[in-house]
Amino acid sequence: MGKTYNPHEIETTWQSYWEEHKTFKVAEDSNKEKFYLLEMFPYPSGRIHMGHVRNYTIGDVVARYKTMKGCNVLHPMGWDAFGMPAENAAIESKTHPAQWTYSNIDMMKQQLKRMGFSYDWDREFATCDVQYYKWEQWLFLQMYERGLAFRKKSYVNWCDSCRTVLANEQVEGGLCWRCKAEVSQKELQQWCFRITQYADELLKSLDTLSGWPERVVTMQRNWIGKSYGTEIAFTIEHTDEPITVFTTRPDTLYGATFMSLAPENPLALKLSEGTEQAAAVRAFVEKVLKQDKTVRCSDDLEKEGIFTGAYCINPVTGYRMPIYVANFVLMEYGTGAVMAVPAHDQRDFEFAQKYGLEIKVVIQPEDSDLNPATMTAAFEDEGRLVHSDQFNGQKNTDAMQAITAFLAEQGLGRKAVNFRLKDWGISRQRYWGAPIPIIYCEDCGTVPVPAEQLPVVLPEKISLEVLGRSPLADCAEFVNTTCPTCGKPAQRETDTMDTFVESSWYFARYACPDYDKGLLDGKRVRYWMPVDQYIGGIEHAVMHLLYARFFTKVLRDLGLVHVDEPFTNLLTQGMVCMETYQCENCGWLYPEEINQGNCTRCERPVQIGRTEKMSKSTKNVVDPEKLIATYGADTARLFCLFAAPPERDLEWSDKGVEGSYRFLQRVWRLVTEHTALLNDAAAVDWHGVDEADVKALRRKTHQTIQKVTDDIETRFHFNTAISAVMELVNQLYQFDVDKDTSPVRTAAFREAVQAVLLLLSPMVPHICEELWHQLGNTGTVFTAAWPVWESATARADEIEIVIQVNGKLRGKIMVAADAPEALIKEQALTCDSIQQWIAAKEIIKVILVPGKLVSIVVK
RNA sequence: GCGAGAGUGGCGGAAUGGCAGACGCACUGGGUUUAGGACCCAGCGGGAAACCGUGGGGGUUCGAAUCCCCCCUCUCGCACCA
Repeated sequence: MGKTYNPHEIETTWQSYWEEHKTFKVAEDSNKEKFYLLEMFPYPSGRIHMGHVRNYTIGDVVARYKTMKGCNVLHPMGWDAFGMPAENAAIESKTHPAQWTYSNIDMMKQQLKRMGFSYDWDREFATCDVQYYKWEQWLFLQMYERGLAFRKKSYVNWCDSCRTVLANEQVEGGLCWRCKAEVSQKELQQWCFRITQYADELLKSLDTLSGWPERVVTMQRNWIGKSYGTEIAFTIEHTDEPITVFTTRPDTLYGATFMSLAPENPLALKLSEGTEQAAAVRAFVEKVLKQDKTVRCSDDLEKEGIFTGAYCINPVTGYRMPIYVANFVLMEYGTGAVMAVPAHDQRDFEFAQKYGLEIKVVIQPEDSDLNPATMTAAFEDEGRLVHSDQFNGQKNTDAMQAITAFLAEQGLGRKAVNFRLKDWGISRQRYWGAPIPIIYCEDCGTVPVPAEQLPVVLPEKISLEVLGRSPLADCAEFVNTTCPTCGKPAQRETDTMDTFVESSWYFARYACPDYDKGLLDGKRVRYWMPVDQYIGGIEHAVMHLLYARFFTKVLRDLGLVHVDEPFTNLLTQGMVCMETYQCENCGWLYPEEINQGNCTRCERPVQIGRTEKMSKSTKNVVDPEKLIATYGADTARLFCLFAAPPERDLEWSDKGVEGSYRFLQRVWRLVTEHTALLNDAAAVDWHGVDEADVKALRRKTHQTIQKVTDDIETRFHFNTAISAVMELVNQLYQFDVDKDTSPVRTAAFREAVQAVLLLLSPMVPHICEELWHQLGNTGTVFTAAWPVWESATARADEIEIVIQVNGKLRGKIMVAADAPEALIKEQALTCDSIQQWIAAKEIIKVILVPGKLVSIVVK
């Protein structure tokens, strides 16, 4: 009898072994196929949560599997360490963000090590390390030189709770992505990255990302939002100044009867200046700008506007179009001005009705006749042009081209594309981030910090009392400097960079984290990049994943990387959730304790709670620490892999965890109760072995190897891989290994047990490592070769063939695996169990699906 | 509103044109045990049966959870995009 399964002892033993032997350290090796596996690095919030456990377990399985398959696997880990939680926590607990961050890193690193992940810890870095952000500042300067980093004043998203600016990608439904507070618009000077310069390429090369989930590609495509249309200039009456609009419907130009401006459009105030409208327009604009994004963009917000007092002229009809300011016009899309065609745009229609503006039909449907006086809604479908001079009678889809061409000829407009994507505002008015390396000099203006003066180090002594400006602004030693150009006193930029900047290039830095001569070591980067498999949450579909793609293209154009795209394959794993049920009598229940809405214990109806994402904000959180303390890391890993396929949400179940633990004990006993016998097993010649149960076991072993390999390699379906191994283990329990002392019997048993350990080792490495060694193997299971299946052994001699009559299952026969088609058909037709179904009937067709079934069609 | 994905036992989930419900959880019975737990074995969609069953309805096919059309529900993303 072997000793009992003690996960803690085994796990700490092997974790120390791996650490001492630097088992997971990698270096470039041109003789091996490289494989770069990366999971999205964590923010050091304090402790790891179940989402981390799941994400990193999935990654670890792939890393270990690829290593066993002979690849040179890069599997690094680090910390996305700048950011506001550190600053907020520091203010609250009167510590320093750096101290808070680094102590969290220590804590979480211990937790990750306790999970037994196969990271090359020698490559670890935190993005708040000076050596890291120094190169980021250097990159900023390169981008500044090329016009990719620039400063501009504009309306930006402002989160009053975080007291900082947010990029468009960081506003979710009008709320701050981080704190869920309402976002308002504020006019600010800030630094931007010209991501729009790469808009076309970012869109086009989405097509090359065949290893990405379609969902993410679509989200990015929509986010970039390229639309084709026409730019048209309308001259403002009594001036030479034009208002330019972007429209995707140039075919409706003859029906444009007024102009709508976004409240943010500077023309709004300018045009009304000096008119009797001025005060009213100003009041309206102020009212709209004060509204937060949720209110302003809500569905049921009434369309409102105000006349500016000015007119512009429709270039093709000469119509005198009143210029309005309208609350539904967006400054950030197109030009912030819209030509309004009430007959053919529902919003304009409603607006025109409200303010008594003319509705002019210029497109008629084929089957009816629109009358502006009786229309109840805009007509937005296809039709033929009317009231449109030489374009009358054309199909509107053709007229789009024709009118655009006409405008171009007359110098009144041109073909244009418009992107929804906006430049990335990166200034953040907070302390805990990478300083922007810019100096402002009264004489020389904006001066970049010379590269040799980098890094611009964050000052340590700082007051973090935040008042809507960067705390750095109140730190005299930081702000006051001398101009690098003229040497006179000058001031530093005090905003810091968005933390998404750090995560936009960290993946490349892992190739050469120690490199001190530049941002990246070309040689090593060339070996490791791109990331072959990236794994992380879907929540980064347009933020991080878009920025990282942008940076990769910038780095490429700077000659620093050789790839166009950073991540060849992307796996987006689902969230960890917990469904909550409550019985008034028995308290909290698990899903398996409920039968048709009733509590299985007391039969009373239960209250069903929401399925909630496990996060700090909900109370029903499972702490991985406790899970490990109770069952060990292997059980935690196994449960995460077994309960659901990776891309789906994982529903937590305490009972499911127990089941995982039970399976590991079952594996443990299988080996430890037969150690002596297993160690006696010798290599045998399998030729001529014909004991049925031995053959069956070997068949199952090889079938399992094939199934598990396929599930991991092509689909990441670890749940079905595990269930396949469970089946093999069940069969091993049924196998009577002590029936006789035949060497073939023990050899088949050992072969199967070894397969179990090898196949499970990427998923539950500790227990497999321990048992692997108890079987007398040396070295680590991590570097043992992945087992190979023999198709001849996996193939059955006899197979079951299902017989269908008119599509219904009517019988089954056993046939030799290599039986000829005609014989199988004949056996099917003569088989007793189906006679009653085919007798006295005309057989029309007999279909054979090799290895599966015979389908008989009768009449 | 637009786009994407999903809907299968009491529960998590298998099966992607070929035996629906693998594997696990829960449950039931048996074995073992002084007893309980643990463990081992068996059963486990509905129905007495014929049969009926993969959100609902239609279609293609010898054969549909799987493919096509319509509808319903849920989740996610975008959303006054001119």
